[in-house]
Amino acid sequence: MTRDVLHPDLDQVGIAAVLHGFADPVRLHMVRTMHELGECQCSLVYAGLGLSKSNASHHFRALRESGILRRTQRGSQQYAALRAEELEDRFPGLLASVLANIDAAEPRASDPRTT
Amino acid sequence: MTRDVLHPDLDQVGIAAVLHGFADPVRLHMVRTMHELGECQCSLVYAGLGLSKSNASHHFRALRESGILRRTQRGSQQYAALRAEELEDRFPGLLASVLANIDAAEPRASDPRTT
DNA sequence: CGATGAGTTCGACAGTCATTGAACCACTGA
DNA sequence: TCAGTGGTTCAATGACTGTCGAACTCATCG
Repeated sequence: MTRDVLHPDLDQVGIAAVLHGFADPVRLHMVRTMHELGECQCSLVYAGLGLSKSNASHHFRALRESGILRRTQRGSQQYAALRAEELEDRFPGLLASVLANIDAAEPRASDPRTT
Repeated sequence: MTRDVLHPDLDQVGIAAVLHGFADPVRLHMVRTMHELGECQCSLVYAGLGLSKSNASHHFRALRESGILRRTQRGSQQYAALRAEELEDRFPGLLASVLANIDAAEPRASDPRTT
């Protein structure tokens, strides 16, 4: 299609692959950011996380290829958005529980302010 | 404690680590098996999956160190059990959604026999 | 004691992954 | 047309991972 950017059919993606997509702190941050912002420009995501462009591109691809997000080109920029509904359809509850728990992501339970 | 088998406090485990623990087809199989069997002897798990002992031991350790299961020694055998309640406590919904979707694990949607 | 069964550990090997920096490409705006 | 911006690709590197087989530990049973 547009270039070689392929967005796999979620039916072709196993849960192991999706979990692998999520199983990285950087990508979890990206996921959270995109969940908060909705569809947004890629640079917004990685600029806010202090990622190098190439590294960000790498992780965007990982997320895309594991079916977690969709990229679209608008004008000269790339936009990215979680494939939330499709994921919910294929793996019910998974994205929700990941999103719900990202905030508990870091081993910070010794933090007393967790009220 | 017993040997150097450490079972991390789940509060010290980030969601990325847990997701990483789950993000492997072999380990997902093990998780499913243990979910079905409840606490069970390790050999039951890996014998049923055709894993070599050393490989199984490797994955058991991965699961244990990411807080997904607990091992106990009874007599001369090792038993393993999911830390289901603790996980639910720390990452609500996560284990449930993983378990619920393991059956959709393999990219087999194009399989016509899925009736 | 010796043998057996259950599991762990070790060394090795191949494959994957995250990260970086530089080069590159495509589009926009002057 | 030239410069700048947004993003991708490439090559390289170090780290980690999954798998295997062989050696090892440790408790139990004869």
